[in-house]
Amino acid sequence: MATRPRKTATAKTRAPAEEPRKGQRRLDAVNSLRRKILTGELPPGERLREIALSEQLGMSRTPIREAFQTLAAEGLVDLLPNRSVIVSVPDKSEAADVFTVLGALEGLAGQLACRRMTADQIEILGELQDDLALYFEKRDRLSYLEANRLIHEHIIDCAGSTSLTLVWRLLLPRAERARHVTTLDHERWAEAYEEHREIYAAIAARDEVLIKQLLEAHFINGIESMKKKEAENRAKKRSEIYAEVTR
Amino acid sequence: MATRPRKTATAKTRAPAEEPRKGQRRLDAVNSLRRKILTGELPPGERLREIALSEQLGMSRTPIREAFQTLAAEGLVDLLPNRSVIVSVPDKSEAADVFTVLGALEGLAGQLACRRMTADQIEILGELQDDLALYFEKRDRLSYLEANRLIHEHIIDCAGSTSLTLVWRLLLPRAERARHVTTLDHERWAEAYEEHREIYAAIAARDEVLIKQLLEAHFINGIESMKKKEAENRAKKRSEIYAEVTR
DNA sequence: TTTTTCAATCTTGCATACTAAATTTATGTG
DNA sequence: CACATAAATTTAGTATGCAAGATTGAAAAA
Repeated sequence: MATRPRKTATAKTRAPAEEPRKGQRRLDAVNSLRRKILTGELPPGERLREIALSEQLGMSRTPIREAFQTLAAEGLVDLLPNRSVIVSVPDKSEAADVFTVLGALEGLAGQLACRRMTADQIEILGELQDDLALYFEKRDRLSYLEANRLIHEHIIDCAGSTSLTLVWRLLLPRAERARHVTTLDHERWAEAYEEHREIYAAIAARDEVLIKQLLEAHFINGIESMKKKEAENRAKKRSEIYAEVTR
Repeated sequence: MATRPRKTATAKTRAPAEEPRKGQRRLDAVNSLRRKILTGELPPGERLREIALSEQLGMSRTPIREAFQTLAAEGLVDLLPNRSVIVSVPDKSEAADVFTVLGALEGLAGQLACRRMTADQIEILGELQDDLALYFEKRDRLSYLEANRLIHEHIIDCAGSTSLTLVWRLLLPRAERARHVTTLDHERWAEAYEEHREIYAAIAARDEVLIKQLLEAHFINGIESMKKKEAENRAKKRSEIYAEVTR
């Protein structure tokens, strides 16, 4: 909600949760459970028993139950009355689904950002874009993805819309879970990087029509790439089964 | 004090129908608090003291604290560590803000619905549209608004996107709070009704380009009308002050 | 054997108890 | 009187206790 008045670049987006708070076990529970769900350590359909979790996380059931409410709002777990909370089962098309919505949201964000972002914010975006370039050159995939996330977060930030930020943040965990399935191949990586260069250029020029097109296309292209990859995997699996049978 | 009361002894004496609701006090708390916030009974900035609320709602602090997590996800309250939960203060531009985001979401929803909705779903939309027409003719504003909400909900439904449904539902309470400020004048009402006729025609024809334009415009027009109204109110207030001074 | 019943057990939902942090009030100091 | 400081009070955060609903599994019936 607070639009940052100073150029606190990337640090601010990561800093607040870093130190080990003694209080706020509820937040520990939220973060811990969310991570476990996103990494698949807690697989879809898993029953989350409060007592077991409380022993595992070293706290009582109370903060865990409160964490469940947050995770339920994010759509990561389902709450059934008098029954154990379960990790929600992502639809098989969830990845495409969540990226489609994110595309629409970021398209709007880009549009708003073009109208509202300050010179400082454009400068920060430039720095983030430089980071992205660096990591792409070095083929540092993990750092690249982190820089990528920061850029998208920054654009949302620059849009200066409370509601947009609210729903974007809510959707992010689902996107992370969806992304977990996807493996970026180099072809798509290069393509996406090129798209990011165009996105930066458009936003720096405050071309709100172009930025919307570019951002929406950025996500659609990602989805298409995922689908292609998926089709390839299915084909590969089929041929493996065939090889097995005819061996 | 008996620690082990018999189960069956007094059970018959209570009529099952008159019991308000035994389980799920948490949901009662969520609904009750949300309604109070939306109606302004709990004004923005109000401190929500757990003990006071628990007495007021006839339950302990536990379900209320759990409800806070849900309301926080909806952006209706802010959680500050070791400090009272407060009703979030809507930005003065929150109404425009939330409708802007809803416009983008429903634009996408319309697009997806054009591709995916079944003949049955189109038929239902037609019935809802008929209701809307009826209430418009009768100038029944409250029923009209309800029918209006059902139509938008149905379109979201027809899009068949889990993520879209998730974020749309999350945003609804904020939209309701924003709408609380707005008073639909007759000019805008007629205009909006006409837009709904076009929206229905476009979706029935599965024209996904048109439907997106119409839905986005529908929200933008609503925002413009709100802004105009607001400007008028400000002008009126100014002239009242002037009248006061010169009296 | 398979199916049904029912009681023992487990798990959730809520209330209450306790601890620690924040706020308020009282007190001291210049 | 203004201001700082400490004690008292209030309030949030967490743990624990208990009853009601769900689950399980063994015995009884088919």
